[in-house]
Amino acid sequence: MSWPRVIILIDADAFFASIEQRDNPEYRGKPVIVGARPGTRGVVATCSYEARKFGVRSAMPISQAYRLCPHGIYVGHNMAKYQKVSARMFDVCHKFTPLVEKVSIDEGYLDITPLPGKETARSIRREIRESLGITVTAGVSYCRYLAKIAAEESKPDGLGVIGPEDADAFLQDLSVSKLPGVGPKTADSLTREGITTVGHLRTMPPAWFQARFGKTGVRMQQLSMGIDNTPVSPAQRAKSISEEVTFNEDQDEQEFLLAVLARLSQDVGHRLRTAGLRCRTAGIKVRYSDFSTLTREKSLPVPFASDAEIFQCAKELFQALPGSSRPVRLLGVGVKSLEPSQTVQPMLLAEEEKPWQDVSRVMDSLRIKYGKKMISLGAAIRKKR
DNA sequence: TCTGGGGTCCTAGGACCC
DNA sequence: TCTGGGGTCCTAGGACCC
Repeated sequence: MSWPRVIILIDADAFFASIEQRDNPEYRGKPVIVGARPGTRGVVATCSYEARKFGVRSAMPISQAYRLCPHGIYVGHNMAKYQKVSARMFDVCHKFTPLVEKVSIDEGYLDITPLPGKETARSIRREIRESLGITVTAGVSYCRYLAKIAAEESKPDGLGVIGPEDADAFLQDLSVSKLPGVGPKTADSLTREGITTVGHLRTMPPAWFQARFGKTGVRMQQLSMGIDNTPVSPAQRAKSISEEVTFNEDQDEQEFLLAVLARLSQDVGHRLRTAGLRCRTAGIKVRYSDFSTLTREKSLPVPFASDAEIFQCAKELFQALPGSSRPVRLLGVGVKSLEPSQTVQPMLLAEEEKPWQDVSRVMDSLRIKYGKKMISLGAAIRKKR
């Protein structure tokens, strides 16, 4: 059987933890947990395979990780460093094809058609290991999701191949929860109908998929049959930008919460402008002590990008919420409906926005030069109690 | 024992328009 | 007595992914 396409998924093994082990020889062979500090409300970002032996996993609350592995080495993350390693990893990928799609800091798809999959993957793995000192696992297949699953089955430091002739047999006993788009809720719902394997799933009639899961169902059926025509498409523009923070203790003081919204608005605004974008919609996210979460958003007729305007929206939305004294666990600010800033004609800008544009521009240059704590909106500054 | 932060996509109802 | 129909925008929430 021929390969319609040759797709490789490259996935770095325990990325952040491996980099820390590479840079700190005393960490090697030991359980390293990268993420929040124990005693905080954070979670594990990544942990070394040594830590996984104790049951520690990504996204696990750090308090739970600490209970499972109290003698582990807990380190805060150094994103700037990881970004640099990531960039070099993708540089290696680009030597083999321009069709590289980065899906996260440590993972990307390559369409290397018509090169030989296994040999190419082997070369990429070797080059990354030799030049960066970290290992990656590769999955090779004729479509994206099977390349992904092939890699998952081969971690760590492995190379998995699923050819067109292997797909049917491979999918027969595969758990439905391994299919992309089938998360805990969907898997539960399928299990309640007695469907746990892809082999069983694909005996269901097309109308059932559509009726049961809508658009997602149609995709699910395709995947169950080994069909995935999603192309590997390099660099797409961001559709939203957001920042959020979880407090170590719930907060109910309005002045403090508004100051946090101002700070988040500035951080979002700064990212928006440095990306050369404007937005038409700004919103907030509020999570209360009981973990219930609200989102509110607001669209304006004219695109905007200043910190002050983003904050103005955030503040209005926040103050319009019911139950203003409920203790808050998390606050977030985000923007969407993004467009390049040069497409907006200056004449269309509201008169009152122009001064804010200048203020934002000056603030951005100061922040780039001296760091983000250098300057901020008055509303973001609050005296320590 | 609790549950981060940054995203994407889908759904669904109401407004509004032709 | 019966209340169109389709398209798009806006908003809120939820599932999912890394």
